[in-house]
Amino acid sequence: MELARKLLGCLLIHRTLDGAAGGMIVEAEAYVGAIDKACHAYRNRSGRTEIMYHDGGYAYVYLIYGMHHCFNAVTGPEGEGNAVLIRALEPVIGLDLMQQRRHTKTVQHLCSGPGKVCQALGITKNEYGLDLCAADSPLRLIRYRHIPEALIVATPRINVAYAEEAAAWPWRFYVKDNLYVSK
DNA sequence: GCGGAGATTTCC
DNA sequence: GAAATCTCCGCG
Repeated sequence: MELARKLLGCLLIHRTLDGAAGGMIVEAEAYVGAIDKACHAYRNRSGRTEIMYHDGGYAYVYLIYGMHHCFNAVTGPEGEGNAVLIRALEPVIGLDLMQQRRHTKTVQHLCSGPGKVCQALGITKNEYGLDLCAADSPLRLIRYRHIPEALIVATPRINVAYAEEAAAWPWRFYVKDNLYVSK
């Protein structure tokens, strides 16, 4: 939660053979393995979720609904199963490349959703477990801009109605009035 | 080896 | 508002 808030304003960059693409994080959701029924790591340590139990700074990527990838930043500490889902970016780098990948020219729609972010940046499960802080990593998180507390809005998370009491927890954070936040 | 679940997107 | 569509996990 604290970390999800801090991630707003950071830059997420993916370098590939086609070039670099990335943007500033404007929307994120926190997931806590220990108590959160919406979290994949909630009483479910195995295969896909293993990386979430590691210390922070790694990428957790998974495929959902057979067609879309979602990107998460593991926040640690080790053994907890915590992660932050990146839901939206404000495009900054590699606009052409992202437009090509997303098959749209509308910059506003390039990264306004978890699946779109991965498609625009070319993130797949091949990027699972990458170190987000290492200087030589193709996928990196970089401090970019500080978002004033007054501009951060907290709401319940999206599409987790099944999580019972956890569904109402205000763990979705986004930048107020930013055009690139998902609806 | 099989069946179901799933943090979405897009188009009618 | 519904359909599209696939991988991983759990169980037999």
